[in-house]
Amino acid sequence: MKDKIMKESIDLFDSKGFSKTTIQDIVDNIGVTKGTFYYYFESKQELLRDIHLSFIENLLHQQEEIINDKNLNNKEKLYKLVYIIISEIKTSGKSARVFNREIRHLEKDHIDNVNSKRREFRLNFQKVIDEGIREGEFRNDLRSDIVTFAILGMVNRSYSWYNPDGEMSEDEIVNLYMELILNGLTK
Amino acid sequence: MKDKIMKESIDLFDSKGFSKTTIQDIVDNIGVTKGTFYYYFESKQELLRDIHLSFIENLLHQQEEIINDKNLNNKEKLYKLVYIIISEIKTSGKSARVFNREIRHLEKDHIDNVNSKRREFRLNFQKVIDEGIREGEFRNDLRSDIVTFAILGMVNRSYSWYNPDGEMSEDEIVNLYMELILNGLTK
Amino acid sequence: MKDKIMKESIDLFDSKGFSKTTIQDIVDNIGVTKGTFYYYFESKQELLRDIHLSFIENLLHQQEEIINDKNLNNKEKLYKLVYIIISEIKTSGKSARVFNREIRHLEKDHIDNVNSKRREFRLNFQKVIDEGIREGEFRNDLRSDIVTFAILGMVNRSYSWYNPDGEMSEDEIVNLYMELILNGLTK
Amino acid sequence: MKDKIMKESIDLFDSKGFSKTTIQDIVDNIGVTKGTFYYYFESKQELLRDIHLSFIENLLHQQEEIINDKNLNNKEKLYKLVYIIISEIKTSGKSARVFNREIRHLEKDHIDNVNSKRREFRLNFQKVIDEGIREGEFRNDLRSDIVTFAILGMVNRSYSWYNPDGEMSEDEIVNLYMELILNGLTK
DNA sequence: CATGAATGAGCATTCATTCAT
DNA sequence: TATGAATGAATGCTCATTCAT
Repeated sequence: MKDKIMKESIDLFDSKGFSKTTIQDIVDNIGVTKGTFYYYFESKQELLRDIHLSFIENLLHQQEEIINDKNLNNKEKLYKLVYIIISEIKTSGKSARVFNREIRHLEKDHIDNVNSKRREFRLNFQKVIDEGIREGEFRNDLRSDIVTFAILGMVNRSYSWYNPDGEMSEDEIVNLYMELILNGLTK
Repeated sequence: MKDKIMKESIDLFDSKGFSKTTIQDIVDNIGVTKGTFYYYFESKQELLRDIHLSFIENLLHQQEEIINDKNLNNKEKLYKLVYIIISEIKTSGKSARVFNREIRHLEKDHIDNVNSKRREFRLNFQKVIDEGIREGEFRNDLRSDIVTFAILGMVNRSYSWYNPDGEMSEDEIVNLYMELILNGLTK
Repeated sequence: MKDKIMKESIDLFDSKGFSKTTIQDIVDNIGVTKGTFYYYFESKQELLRDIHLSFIENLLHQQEEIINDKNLNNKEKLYKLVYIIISEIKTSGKSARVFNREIRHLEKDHIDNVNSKRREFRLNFQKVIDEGIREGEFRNDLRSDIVTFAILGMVNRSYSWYNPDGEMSEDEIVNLYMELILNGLTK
Repeated sequence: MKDKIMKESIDLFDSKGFSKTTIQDIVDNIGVTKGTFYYYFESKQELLRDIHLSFIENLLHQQEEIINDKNLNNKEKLYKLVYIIISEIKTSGKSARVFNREIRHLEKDHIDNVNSKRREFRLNFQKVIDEGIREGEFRNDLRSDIVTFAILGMVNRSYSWYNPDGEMSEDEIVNLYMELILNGLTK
């Protein structure tokens, strides 16, 4: 039931937004009553936090595997890090959109854990950049923190326009991003 | 008074978010009453739309000047297009954040004009990329529409972390972005 | 201007009802501003009272002429009394509807005069019935007060269905009413 | 609780009128909170519609029994049809007043069903008149639709002056009405 | 005469949350 | 586990009215 509620909530948060979605909406779509919701969640905030945590924790697990893979150089790691974001958008577009859009509606008491994991996700990214600079794979004249913000901004934002059922496959998207990131636009 | 209300609203939408900001909050901070608000705006939605329109129209005007400047090649134009976004974040960070975050709270009846102008803004960007490809300034093996989404995602997102009072100037940011966009990360 | 306001108000009260009609509606339709309204009327209540007074006073004047006409017997007077009501509905249907419908929205401070004139109107009617009974024109086994209520209920209510542009003329309506009132339905 | 709310609302709509009665008034008089009201009714409009429906449906049921009674001729039916209106005013005067006065406050989305039933009520009335004409009980030189409007106007309007605790019983009222309707005022 | 800005009290409605059963 | 009735605080919005100009 808890999963059912989360799944339905993601659907509704995606289509109507967090603040326009009522607990009533959620339970109506499942066919239960509000009491049931409050048996599984203490509050709407807790639900939103759980959705965020579940999403970011999944990403972190995938990240870890890549980062710890000794067979990959940093360019390859970077490729794979980008890949998991796009892949997640493809397979769980709704979750990805909720994750990216509704973060602001998480309030004080429920945001700490989420924020620290988002931060961790970003720093993992940056670590690969730093490592690549040290290894001579990447140029060393650009601040890695800003580069990380730049790449994440670019890639994450795909949730807003990328249509998995459209003409571009996830591979094509990732390849284009990597070309741009690694070699730039100049002819 | 209308301007005063808009200014105060932007402040509050930035700090508390659109849905958590009440009309009462807004007028209390100005020292007038709710009636006054509704004398100048028909609804909270209209206010949000006006904020969006005012922001995007300003950007469009700046874009036009750059695009029509015959003395600039496309690399230079691209540079300047990126610059106005960062510059706007620096001088009107609150507006920029509201513009980027609260778009989802604009509902059916008030979104049309805003959406078409946002689209126009993006297509102007793409036009420069296309032109640069045609002129041989940019490589021709990357889809310009996706490249545009990529660059805009990267640059726009700066609102979320760029602190104008911090150690990096807007020039430095833009230069870093342009290096990455034009030449890439590879050593 | 005062007349213009009253005329427009009657239109709006007729179509939207008193409580749903705002002062703004009224002045918008005339092309002036609210200040103008309050220059001519102290309040919405006063406006409503003036509309009522003007309507009932007009009826009372017509009544008087008939009642004082020494050439008419009481059947003829009754006929004419009914006639003026229908005639008023025909020529000033909107006023008649407002007069009959919105009386309840007249509050304490503005109702006295109106009520006493409505009462006078009814009692004038009853006087003719009484006189007719005394003169032997009408049967004497029916209470004249209730008969008056009955006739007035029947005739006044015409405002709700009588369409002056329809197939029945006012004469035909009045004749039918008088037949019913005087001779009844029995074959 | 729903019944309690309806009952209290009828009281208040009768004494203060629909538009002057607030939801707060209603719930205060019952000793619950506004939330409770909206648990049972979607809107003030829905409440008003339910009040109307409940009143008219009750009348329709009573009508049906009379109309289908094969032991009654049309004069007798007419008598009984008038009787139920007066009887309803006597036992449920408040409902009757609300029903007759506040119909105009029912708006578009909530009026359809009510209007069609009011119409049905009137047409049932007319059917008896028509039948009586065909059977030779009533004269055939008066339009039955107008006669119906006339009788209903006369009888319904009793809500505005008939005091059930006064000197006249409902039988006396109905008898007077029937005398007038059937035999007229002429001596 | 007329305007337009401002008021303030009020109102219907919403909705997350509680809790006895 | 789940329900359904009830809460209460909040919220966007309305509108008759005032008043300085």
